[in-house]
Amino acid sequence: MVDLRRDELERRSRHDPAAVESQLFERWEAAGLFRADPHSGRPSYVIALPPPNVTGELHMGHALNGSIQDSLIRLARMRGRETLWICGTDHASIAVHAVIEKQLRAEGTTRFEVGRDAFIERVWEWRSETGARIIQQFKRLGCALDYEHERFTMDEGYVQAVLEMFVRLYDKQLIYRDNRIVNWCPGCGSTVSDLEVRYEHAADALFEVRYPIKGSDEHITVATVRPETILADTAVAVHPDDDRYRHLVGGIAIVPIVNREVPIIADEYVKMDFGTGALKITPGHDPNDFEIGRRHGLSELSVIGFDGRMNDQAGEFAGMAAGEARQKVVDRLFADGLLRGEQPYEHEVGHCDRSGDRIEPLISLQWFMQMDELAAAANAEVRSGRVRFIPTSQENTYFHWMDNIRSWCVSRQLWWGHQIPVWYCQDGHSTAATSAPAACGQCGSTELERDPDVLDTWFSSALWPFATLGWPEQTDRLEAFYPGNALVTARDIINLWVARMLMMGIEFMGEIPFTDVYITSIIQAADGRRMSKSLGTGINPLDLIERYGADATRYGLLKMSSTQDVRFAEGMIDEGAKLANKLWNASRFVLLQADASVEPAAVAVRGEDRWILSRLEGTGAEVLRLIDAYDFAGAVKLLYALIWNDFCDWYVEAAKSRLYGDDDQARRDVTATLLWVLERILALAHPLLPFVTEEIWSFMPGRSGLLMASAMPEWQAGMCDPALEHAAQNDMDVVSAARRIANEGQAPSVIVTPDTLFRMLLPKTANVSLDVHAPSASAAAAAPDPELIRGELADATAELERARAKLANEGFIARAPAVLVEAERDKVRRFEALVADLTRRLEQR
RNA sequence: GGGCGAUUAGCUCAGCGGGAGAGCGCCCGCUUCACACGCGGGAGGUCGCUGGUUCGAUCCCAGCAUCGCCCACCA
Repeated sequence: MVDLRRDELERRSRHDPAAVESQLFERWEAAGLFRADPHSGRPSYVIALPPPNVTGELHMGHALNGSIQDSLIRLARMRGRETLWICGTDHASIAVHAVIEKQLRAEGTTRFEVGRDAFIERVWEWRSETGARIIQQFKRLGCALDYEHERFTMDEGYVQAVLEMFVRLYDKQLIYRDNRIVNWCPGCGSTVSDLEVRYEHAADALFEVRYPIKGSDEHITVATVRPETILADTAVAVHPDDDRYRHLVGGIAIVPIVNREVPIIADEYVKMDFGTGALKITPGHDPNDFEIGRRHGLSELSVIGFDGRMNDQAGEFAGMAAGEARQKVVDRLFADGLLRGEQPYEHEVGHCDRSGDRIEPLISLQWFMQMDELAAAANAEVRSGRVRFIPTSQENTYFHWMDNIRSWCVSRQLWWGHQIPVWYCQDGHSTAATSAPAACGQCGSTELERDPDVLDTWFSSALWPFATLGWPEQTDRLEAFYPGNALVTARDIINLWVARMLMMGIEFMGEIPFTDVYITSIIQAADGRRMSKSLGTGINPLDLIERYGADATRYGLLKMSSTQDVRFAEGMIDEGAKLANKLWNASRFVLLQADASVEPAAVAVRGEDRWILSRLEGTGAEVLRLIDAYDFAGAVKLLYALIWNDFCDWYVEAAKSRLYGDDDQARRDVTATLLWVLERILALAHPLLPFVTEEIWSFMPGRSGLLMASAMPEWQAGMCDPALEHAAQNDMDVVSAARRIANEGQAPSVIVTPDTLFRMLLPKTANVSLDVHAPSASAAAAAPDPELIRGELADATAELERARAKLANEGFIARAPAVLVEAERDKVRRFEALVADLTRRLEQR
């Protein structure tokens, strides 16, 4: 059995992720390691996965999030926490709705033709396919999610939670219905929230239009980019301090074309230095004008309908698209001699984030949520530091939004989503309830009709951290796993999602849902553009996993996640693949050297042993510190240096002289240390590179069980470091201590020294030799055949020459840790002795 | 308009007060018994620009330029 595994090790000279990763994942799953036990009594560590939309494939952002969260989760588990990573997907109301509507259009039909029930049924089919695919992709990445409790924001229990939340907020009068101006997307046929409006540059024209003054020959000239809304004007406004117009305030202006008499009002909103200083007020079609209108009690007229076309109120323009009407209105103004000027005007215009259509601000009867009290409570938690953003600078985004928060329009004229739990009777009374009420709460009428609208997707997302645990039921899981610890997401949904989870967590659970909000980088395409499917700049993480392996993909993504925007660099994934292979092969070497009777142990007999142990402990402590500080790029970089440079380049190479030497005890000692170091490296690397480490672990002699379930070792930074020890004993700093050791002429086996320290010590160590691969002295000496001796001698002489060439190269010596240079001196001496011995034997023959 | 961030080797990025670095790419040499996804050697940077602070600045401060992202109700 053991021999079979040796054979396997010898055979597999290359790490092949595709051949092992899926089996390893199955072993973790079979061992139940993704589950969390609410009754274990151990302190918990909980992260809720930002639920991906069931719109399609996993993208690079998900893969990055997944890599980060999985590292945190695995580390927490190894540290003994009861660890839960909440798993699930989001119904993504408007986004999925748009996908299905597009499909229907392609089939030559519409949702209205197929009907609500058939439409919803179709969405569920879509969701069962995509949802499963997305979860499968997380598995390929190695994510230790709690797959058994996968949730969906539209599953039965979740729907109840959403309705419960709505009704409670309704009862507190934080949710109310009102006729207000909203962002209307004609393409979606629905309202969208402020955060779903994207501003795009538009080259329009700014028109100056003369409004006659009643009872006067005067005119007042306003500037507008939307002449078609003139038809809905209900006032003209000027600044109260504007001397040019002061005499007109209180007068009546006559709206062109419709000849409506409207008041001239004074409002401080108007900028005196913009346009003409006079502003036409159209409460029905402009959010600012709406506010001004409400302040002054103006009537609210609408001339543009929900279809984006001019309505019956628009007279001769009725039926035209707004853009078409604009030109016609301008023509008419020109004909009437009321168009005073026109100039090119560039500005930002709101477009729907989903459909790309131009947003039409319209007055509409919608459900709103009062946000200011909720926001104040959430802000207090961030201001006090109980909730912290990493990096801190991202708090600006949060506060900027929260400090200026406005009511949230939560109703959407869509079918896919949580239908608003409000029933209306014939008299228009509203009754909110978590299930269909028998009668109107006010008049007792039994003829009730449910509000057809659904809720904004983010309404349900806001409850994710506790609705997934069973809320509003008081479940064991809710008790054990709320509040959670960290939230990992990108900054584009800080306000859409993070802020709202904080508010709802406080409101419904009385406690913040997490303390750490880690804002990840956003990975751009290699050319610097945004990575998106529509631009064709997206890269499927699954392709990377297939080509490089999951460890490599995770490594690369973590390494890229340093600044807030980073360009995708496939080279970093490749680096990860090479590191995994390097670790595999170094491990293979160590394991194949290992005698079954040798136990891993830190046997610090020589300088290089002390050196590697020190590097290991110091790096281990630092890597964990960096992960705890959410510096994954830094952690991965250090791990790379530890594995490749310290362990493989130096220690394994230095160990060879003992492994291939005559001294049996020395061989056993160094093997024990190699195993010890390897084992600890595997544990350290596991949260970051779970697959390859678990695979190697399965070959460790005398280690049963899974690495994933093993304990993370304690790390003792400073172990085996004479400089540190000296510094501690003599109460001095490390650099001074190291300098003193060197000055005293001792072997400067300085361990955790920075590079500068090595340089400082170089003059004392530059004249020594380096390790070379000496042939076994005993083997050569025992060889009776002169030809064999001649061959060995030739090899040995060549090696010696190479060694001397290296020694002549200062650059090479500068790169070698001083301690290793020093420690290898005697070895080279032995090597020279070997050449002399072989020469003598040859002469004797 | 406001906020955040970036500008360091051909490329992607670390470094952030005294030595300019990594990976990839490039050049030279190696089928050295863990690894050619490797080993050894090497070329290649006035650290965006201008000032300031400092004994000393890629690193701190100010301004400018270019790029990116987020937020934003001047018609």
